[in-house]
Amino acid sequence: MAERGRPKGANGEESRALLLKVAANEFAQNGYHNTKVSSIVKGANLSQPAFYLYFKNKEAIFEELEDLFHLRMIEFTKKSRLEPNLQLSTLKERIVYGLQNLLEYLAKNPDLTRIGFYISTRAGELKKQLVNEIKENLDFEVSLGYFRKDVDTQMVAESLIGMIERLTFSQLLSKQKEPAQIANNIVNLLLYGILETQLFLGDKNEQTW
Amino acid sequence: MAERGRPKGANGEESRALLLKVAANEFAQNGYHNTKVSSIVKGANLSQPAFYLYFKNKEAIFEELEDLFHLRMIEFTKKSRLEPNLQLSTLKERIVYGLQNLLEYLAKNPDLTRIGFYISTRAGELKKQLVNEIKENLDFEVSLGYFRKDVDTQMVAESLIGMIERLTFSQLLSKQKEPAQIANNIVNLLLYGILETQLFLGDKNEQTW
Amino acid sequence: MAERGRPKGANGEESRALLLKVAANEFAQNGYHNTKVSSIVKGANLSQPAFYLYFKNKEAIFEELEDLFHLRMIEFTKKSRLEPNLQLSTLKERIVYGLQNLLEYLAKNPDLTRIGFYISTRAGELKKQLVNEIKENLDFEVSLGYFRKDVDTQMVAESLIGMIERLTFSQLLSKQKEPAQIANNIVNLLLYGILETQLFLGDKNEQTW
Amino acid sequence: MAERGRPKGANGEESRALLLKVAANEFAQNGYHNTKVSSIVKGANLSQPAFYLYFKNKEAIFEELEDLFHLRMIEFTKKSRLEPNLQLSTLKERIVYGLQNLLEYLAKNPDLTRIGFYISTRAGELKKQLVNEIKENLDFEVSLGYFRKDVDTQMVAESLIGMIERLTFSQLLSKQKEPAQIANNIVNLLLYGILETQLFLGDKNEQTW
DNA sequence: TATGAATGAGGGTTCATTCAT
DNA sequence: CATGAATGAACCCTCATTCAT
Repeated sequence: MAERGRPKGANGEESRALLLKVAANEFAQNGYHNTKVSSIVKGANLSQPAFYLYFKNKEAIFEELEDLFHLRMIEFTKKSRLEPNLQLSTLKERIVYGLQNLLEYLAKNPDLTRIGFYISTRAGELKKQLVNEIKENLDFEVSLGYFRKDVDTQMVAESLIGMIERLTFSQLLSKQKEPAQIANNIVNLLLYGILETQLFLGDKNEQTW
Repeated sequence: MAERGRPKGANGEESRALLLKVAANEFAQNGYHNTKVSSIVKGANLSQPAFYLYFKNKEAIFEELEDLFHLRMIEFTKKSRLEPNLQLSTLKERIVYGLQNLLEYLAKNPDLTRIGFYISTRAGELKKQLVNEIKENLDFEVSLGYFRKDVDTQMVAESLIGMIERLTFSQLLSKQKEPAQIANNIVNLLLYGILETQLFLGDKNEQTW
Repeated sequence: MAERGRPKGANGEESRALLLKVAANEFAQNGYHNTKVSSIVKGANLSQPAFYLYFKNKEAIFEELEDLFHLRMIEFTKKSRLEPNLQLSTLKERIVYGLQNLLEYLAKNPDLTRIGFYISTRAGELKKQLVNEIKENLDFEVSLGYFRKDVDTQMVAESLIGMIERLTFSQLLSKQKEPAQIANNIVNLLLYGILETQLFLGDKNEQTW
Repeated sequence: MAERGRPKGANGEESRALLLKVAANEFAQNGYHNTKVSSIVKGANLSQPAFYLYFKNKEAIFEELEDLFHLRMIEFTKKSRLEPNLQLSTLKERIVYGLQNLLEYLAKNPDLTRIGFYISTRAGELKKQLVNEIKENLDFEVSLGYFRKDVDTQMVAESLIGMIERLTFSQLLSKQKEPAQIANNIVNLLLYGILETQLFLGDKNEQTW
């Protein structure tokens, strides 16, 4: 075992990882400015100078957490692009699947999620990137005939991110709903809308996006 | 003009209002902690003690801004409940109208918006209230036969707030789109979804929310 | 009447007197540093600049109160010197009388008393003066044969002041005892001591001051 | 010496003790409000933040000094209760002894004394406690037959504290008299009073406390 | 790898006092 | 006689960061 006979934290990697974990929690709970280096090290049972052994400064540890989340999010988004020749039934399934995967990651990493989506100053930048990625996916998918050609894919992408963000905090992180449920709800809403079908059928020709 | 030749603070109300305005801008730009009382008063051409003539402390001025936004948002939400006996055409128009009004307020008050939606620690609380209000509206509107009975109104309300929030920052405040456009887009997405109609018609019976 | 039809405080003397009264109370209650000019004027229903119409600054109003007390104390002390050819019975009565007068003044002016005895930085100086005055009285009175020649009049004077000061706060201002009672007690103690007479009689020759 | 060549604060306990010492001096000299944390740390050759390493705030260091004095005073008072079966000669000796001990402590700790007796807002409270303690002692001692049964022990206790307080400042701390002298004087005054014996003998039956 | 001790820099707040009317 | 509005000057305190060991 790593800690056999060693003074506490004698393994640098462990101390570093611990600091990251504690920091993530503190940042997520209290925000950047209300998280003090002193409280991070206290949570990790280390002294303040030890902190600077592993991180250049407070900003650096925060950025490391930001980046971690950032990269994962981009990955998930890239993997969500739909393949050609899907049936409608599998289509929806496929979309839900990608979204559910993402939400499961978020649910498993609530601190990172809060940091990356809410607290980071670069949250806006991240969301913009995700939106771009999704928009490109959508454009491609529209060209595959999955979605209407008259939708503004940019707007849809933004909307999707907005929904994910909101539902993540209100339903997912608060454990009110499961990833699967949320994914399903989002997809249904996005695909079909909420209009009463009767009305819809009578009106369908009039809409212009 | 009233203040021509007047010593800079001869009218207390003006000084107060100016401080509020400058503070809103600073908070919106730099967040709560990076906004210093010293920079607020500098922006208002006043000395630091003058600040404390009008506000108990830094927190108080921030809360005043929060509350301002808070109240307006609740108002807008309450006014958006749909009346009975609307035609489909007017129905959509009516929804867009309410949303557009809201977005126009946000566009005219970008600082307040950024504070109330992003920066305030109470942003989460506000959004929760808005969601509740909207959910109740939706429940009522579903009972009027406007929307499908099988939608989870809570989720729709959350989604709507998420979309508004996101589009406000990425499209509205950055002046990439007009309130009217954004309102239209949101409503279309929400009412009809994005699914290619062909597919939809063939599939409509299978969906389960 | 002074205030008939006049705007509040239109009479400068009244405003001044009111400020003094309020200030005395605040200083007595809270000390010098915890008494703010702002709270004095608030108590007198005046504005801050008005304060400076009547007093050079915060120190000045405090000194005025100090001086008032100072002068009265000196007066009382001077008047307490005993006349020659008193009988023992009248002697004690006479001493009690002077002391009681003083205590009655203190009881009637609790704020001033607290300020002059406790709060004033010049309290030490005042007490020293009182002690000197009393010591001279005692020297004279010893020469009249009223008191033992072997007493250290300086020490007795100091002791007397200490007793007065202490009993004033603990018994007089807290209204636990009347001036007359306190005066009597002090005088008895000072004149006769507390030793059990039996012991005293057997021992009287041994004492050396 | 332990600190030769050592960086100035290598030993935290030393820094803390130094701060306490300097603070005691400053508080005693200038009072609470006129003592700035900045001047305390300057006197200890430390930076301001170092102060907060050892004390929660300015109030805390002051309270620590208050408490120190408080406890010692209570101790001395408790130890001064007279044992049964003392001869008159030893009785007086014994009283003087207790008092002298106390005064010697005060003389050796002039700063603490000034703080605890004069400057502390809790000085009144402390004196009240001391008085109570002494009164109980006196009641007991009266029951042992040492003192007259007709004395008001409360008043005597108050008087004793007043005398001690006064003589401490005017004679002891200013080094005009030694603890022994002062103790003797107080005890003589308290036991025998100052009345000329001739008069006293002729009058003794008339007095009523 | 680790820390006890210390600090530079800066921020929020208060208060006595004054200006202009 | 009176004040609404404003400020200079300080002071307490916090925090990220570093030195010396």
